Amino acid sequence: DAATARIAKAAKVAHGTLFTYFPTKEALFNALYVDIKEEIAAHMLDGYAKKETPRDRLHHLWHNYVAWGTQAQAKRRTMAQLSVSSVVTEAARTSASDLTNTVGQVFAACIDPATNQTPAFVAGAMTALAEVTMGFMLQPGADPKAMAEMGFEAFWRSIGGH
Amino acid sequence: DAATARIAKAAKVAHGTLFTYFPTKEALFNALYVDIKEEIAAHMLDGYAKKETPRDRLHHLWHNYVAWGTQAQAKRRTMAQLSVSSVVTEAARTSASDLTNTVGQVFAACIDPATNQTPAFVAGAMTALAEVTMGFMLQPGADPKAMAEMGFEAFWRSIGGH
Amino acid sequence: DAATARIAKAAKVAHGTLFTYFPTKEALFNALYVDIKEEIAAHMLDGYAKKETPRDRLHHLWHNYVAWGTQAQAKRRTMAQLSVSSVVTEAARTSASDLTNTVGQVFAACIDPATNQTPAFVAGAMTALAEVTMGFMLQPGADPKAMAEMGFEAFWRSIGGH
Amino acid sequence: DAATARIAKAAKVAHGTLFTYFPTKEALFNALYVDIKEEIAAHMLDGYAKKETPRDRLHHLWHNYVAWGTQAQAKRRTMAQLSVSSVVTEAARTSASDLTNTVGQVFAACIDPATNQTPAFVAGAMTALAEVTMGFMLQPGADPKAMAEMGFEAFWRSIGGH
DNA sequence: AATGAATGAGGTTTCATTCAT
DNA sequence: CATGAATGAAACCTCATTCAT
Repeated sequence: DAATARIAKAAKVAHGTLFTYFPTKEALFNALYVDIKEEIAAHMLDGYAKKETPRDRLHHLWHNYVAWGTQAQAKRRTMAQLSVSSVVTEAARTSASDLTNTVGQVFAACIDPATNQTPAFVAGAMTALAEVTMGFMLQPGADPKAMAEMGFEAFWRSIGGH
Repeated sequence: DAATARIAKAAKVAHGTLFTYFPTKEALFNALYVDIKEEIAAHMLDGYAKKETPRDRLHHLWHNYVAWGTQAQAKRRTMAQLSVSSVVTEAARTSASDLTNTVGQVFAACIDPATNQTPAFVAGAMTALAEVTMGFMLQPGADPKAMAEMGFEAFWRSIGGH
Repeated sequence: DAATARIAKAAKVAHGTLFTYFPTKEALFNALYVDIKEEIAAHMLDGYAKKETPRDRLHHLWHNYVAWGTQAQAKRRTMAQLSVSSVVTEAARTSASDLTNTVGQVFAACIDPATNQTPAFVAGAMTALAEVTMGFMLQPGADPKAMAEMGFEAFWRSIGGH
Repeated sequence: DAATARIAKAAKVAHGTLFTYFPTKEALFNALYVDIKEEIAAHMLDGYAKKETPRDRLHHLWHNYVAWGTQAQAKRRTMAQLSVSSVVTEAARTSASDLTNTVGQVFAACIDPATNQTPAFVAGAMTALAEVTMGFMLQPGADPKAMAEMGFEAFWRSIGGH
């Protein structure tokens, strides 16, 4: 349900204008993917202070992430679909910026060597577990705060934290 | 990239024949979703024996799952896209069969009460972590067996196992 | 909205069975056209007695016709569509039976020579005016009996009756 | 026999262009219905002068109508089919313009109170009788002028004229 | 004779993209 | 650079007809 005509309307520009900024729809989607990725990284780092313990640091990232995801549901859904879509290129997927690099460094610094996990795996695990957690946070009758905390504990344990 | 015409061709039936079995493309996708879900449950339970320890049981399910997923990559990809698609109805998502129920019971029986996790969360966490794990298993140069094992350990810890 | 599959279902026969009775859909429609034409003629003549005056005779035909048409609305609608359709052949349109011939003879016998009208024209005029009349008879709030009578008077005058 | 592809071809526009002007085929048919209705009203009123007697006025409308109908046979046929079609909405059927209103006023002004006929009935009767008349006018060997005149006399009598 | 699954041509509609303004 | 009408390929779906049973 993402015809370029509707995208243009939502963006309040003329249909044709889209194509002066993005040569094709695929290019637009790739740009959108990178954009949301940045937005997520920015949100995760918001209010971040280095001095905290590893657990506190990841706790910070986790909560900022699920806070963003449960509020910006449309974007979260878009990201979920783009992530499994074939239109997003490898280049977009591996694109890095200062923000995403910083997030990666936090993961790298918090790894428990005993688990043999890589920063990339930790990042993937966090995104995946957060996604599952958000699904349950948003269910009617759920206690979002408790769910978020429970999800974090699962993530924290999964990467070897005690 | 799933035009009904191409689906029909791949299924070696005439285009119109598709619509004698499924009233709409959406119905076909829902049926496919339920079908793959069944297939996954069947693969997970293959060779399963009750007497094992909880860890052994989940280990069995996990390894059967990633074995299926790394071999049936097209189906795995299809499932990933269907899972985030809006065409799959709530009814299809919550559809249950003997096989899927059995899998759910295994999860329920292996839960650590201290984590407050539900069987549904455990199932979701396993699928999510397995998905991430499979991504790394399939990367060129990776050691799939070691990755699978590492992923399982992460999952096992995430649900409170020691 | 008349797919052969739906026609067969309504007739409570298998879809394919239709084509053992009618070689094509067009043939079926032509047969239906002739059939309804017969049915109309039969209804018009029902209770008909020769001895009446010309006006009484036409009055009889008219009222029997609008009685049929206002009750069998689906058939009336079907006939209206078939009449302007290109699938009904000239042969079907000019097909004659004992019943339709008898109706034609009544018209012929009631013609006012001063008007130069032919029996065919009188028949057409009656059908046309009756159709208009039935439309008004069926409008909510209408007095069907009075409308039918008013319509007959119009028809009777149109063919030169006093 | 009115596929949108053929309509577009006849209109010398691309197939898709049709749908920038009309959201659906039904909308196109409704617009066409209203358009032809207008055209008929315009033709009927062409050369119309108020001062004439009621009979002269109706004579004018009648002859202009059958003149249009016997020349624009395709449109006439289209109108006949649209009139009995279920795709034409009530809104389109009851749509009114200055032209159609004017025609209605002429009918209203020519009504014989003794007949209890309404302007709508008179309009319907005229259209119906004119349709029948045109059928005979166009038959091979017919004298169109005489038929048109004979038809008008029938109509004129039907509404109570002497 | 009756059946209904299978067929594929053809129907309507959507949509990414172009281009004259 | 911005616009939006025009385009036609391609999408989904319908349906009259066939034919093996």
